[in-house]
Amino acid sequence: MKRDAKPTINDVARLSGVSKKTVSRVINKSPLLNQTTREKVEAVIADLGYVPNPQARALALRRNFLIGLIHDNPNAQMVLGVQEGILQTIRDTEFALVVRPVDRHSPTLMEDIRHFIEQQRLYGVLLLPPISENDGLAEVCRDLGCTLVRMGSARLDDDAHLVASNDRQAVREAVAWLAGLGHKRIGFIAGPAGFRSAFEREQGFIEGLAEAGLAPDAALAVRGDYKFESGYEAGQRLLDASPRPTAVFSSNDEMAAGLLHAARERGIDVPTQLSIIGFDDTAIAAHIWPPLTTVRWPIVPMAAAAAHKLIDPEGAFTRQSLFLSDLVRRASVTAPGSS
Amino acid sequence: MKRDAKPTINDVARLSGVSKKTVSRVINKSPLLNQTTREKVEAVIADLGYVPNPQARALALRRNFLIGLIHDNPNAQMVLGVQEGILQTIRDTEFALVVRPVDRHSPTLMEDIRHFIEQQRLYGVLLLPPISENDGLAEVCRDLGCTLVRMGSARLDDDAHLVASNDRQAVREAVAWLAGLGHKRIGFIAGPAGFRSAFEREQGFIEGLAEAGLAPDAALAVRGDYKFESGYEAGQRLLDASPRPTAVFSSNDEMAAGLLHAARERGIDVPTQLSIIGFDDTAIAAHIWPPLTTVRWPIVPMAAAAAHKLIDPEGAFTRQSLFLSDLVRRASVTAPGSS
DNA sequence: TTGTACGCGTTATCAC
DNA sequence: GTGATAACGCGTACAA
Repeated sequence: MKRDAKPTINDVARLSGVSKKTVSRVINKSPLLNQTTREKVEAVIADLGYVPNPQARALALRRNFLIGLIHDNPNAQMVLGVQEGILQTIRDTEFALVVRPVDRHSPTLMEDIRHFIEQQRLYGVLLLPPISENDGLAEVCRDLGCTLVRMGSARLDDDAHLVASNDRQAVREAVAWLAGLGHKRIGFIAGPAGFRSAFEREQGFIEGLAEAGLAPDAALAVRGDYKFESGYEAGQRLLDASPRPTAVFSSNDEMAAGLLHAARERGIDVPTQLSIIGFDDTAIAAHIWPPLTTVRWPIVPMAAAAAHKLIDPEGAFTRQSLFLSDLVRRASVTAPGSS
Repeated sequence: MKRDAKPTINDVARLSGVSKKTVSRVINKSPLLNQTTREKVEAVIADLGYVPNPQARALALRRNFLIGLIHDNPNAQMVLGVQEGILQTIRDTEFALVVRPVDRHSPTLMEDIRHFIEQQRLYGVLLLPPISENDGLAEVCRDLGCTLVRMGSARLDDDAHLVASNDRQAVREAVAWLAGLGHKRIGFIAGPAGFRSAFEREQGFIEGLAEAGLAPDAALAVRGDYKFESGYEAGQRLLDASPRPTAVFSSNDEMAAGLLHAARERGIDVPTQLSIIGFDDTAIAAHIWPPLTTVRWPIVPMAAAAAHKLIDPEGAFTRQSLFLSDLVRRASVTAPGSS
């Protein structure tokens, strides 16, 4: 009972006494088919355990059923969430997911990606931030006749080629919440210049302050690079300010963890003396002490939507493009002076 | 200059005035070829930017150049590290990496995976723990004529089909180190029963104690499930023990973080009153306070080696199978009573 | 509604 | 060394 030789469409055709075109019609669910013929063929297919060969299909159709995930260096959880979302969509389809981590700073980045897409004849690619912000890259993909969907934190592209989180609004709401709790001196740790997400979060912060009627204070805004260390260093500066901020919004969780560390070293209690909000809801957020209030964007549904746009370009415009993030409220925030 | 129609082997053959079989020989580096012919063809290939179509190749060769990564739900960083390692190996080859997250508890797991392998005609698959421990699954893969390499924390298979970390030895050494620092009462948080990694780490702990001449104490060993919460609960039990352990080895970082949390709640200082060692060196480890001493296994090189075994079954036996882990020493450990 | 003949881009066979 | 020609498994004109 070895399946050394997998059954082909010809086997199915022969055993069911029809032509292979008919079998092909059954497989592709052609509407104009005699019901009894269809059932007969389907029975043989089930009996043989026949599975169409995607390579042959790809060859004949001149397009492949692989969708590529190209990403640089966002956090691991995000990449995995994206993979899960894509898989939810392509499960039970003939598509498969092929991944390609790249180095944003590689001088051969463009060539690498072009080669990857050409070589694998990808059906479509999903670009993750931050490289999704690279318009030149997007052009390369399109040039290659490869559908493209970008994930990002702002409207990087038209709705058919984009799935975005509304970072700006999320931060605005977070700041509004802090202000509503009574915080008047709210610090900010920005992400690295050049990242769209960093920019959006910064704008959201500024807008949030304005809406709350609070004046921005240059002494309470420090730029980091999304890494723990930079959050720690930002903490040194922010916590030296006088008067000290009673709350700080950090543009991501890692920097928030660094800030928390700096606060602890100075004996500043979180949250009673300092409230902290992060962004991303990475694994760290829930596992530090106190657990970090943070903004969580719905990665899995976003990726699932992106994959839909990828495999069904027709319906791409009608699918949801903009996703709102939730504020996950944990113990790192309280009203000021609530010791 | 649109590349709507990608150049095929026929174009190359025509333009260089040879047959396509000759071009094929050039591509496949056949040794019996006139040097001048080869150069001529290579020039045309470069000029045209010709890239062989992997689908056609796959069809003709009756095997695909996709290697599958099947994993359940280990931590995100591990999966990503594995992906990076595989990519290091297959970069500049014609292979691509296709990923498949699965649910270990799904009743259709076997069928799903069988279908995945058959449908994509995978060249080989890499199984990650914990599903790599499932021998039935391995059999399915082999049945399908698909090369298989398993990653794990013990010798699950023969060297040609295995890449493993030596968890047992790593834990033994960690315990030896604690004992060397003067710890006599060392607690243990085990991983969930049924996981090979949990078993190996537990054995390592027991052996380590024995080597240090310490007697195992049932009151100081608690079983968790690799999650934060269970570490916290284990902490409640361990820290109620009297006398209290002066050090605890946790079978992974998340549980160690939970333990740390429990210690903090009771006002037990880490590391002066309690030393903690974790396992895995996840992102959490470096970002909690105090930074966690932990065991790091070389995921990326392991995955790279695994990929080599996959794409070159001939050389599989000669490649390294067993990898040793490092103890990453951070602030969560000190000698007992060193307040 | 179903079948025939051919093409998709590559490799393998076996001649020359 | 090199080149016709036939696979590989499936889809599509076009015909029946």
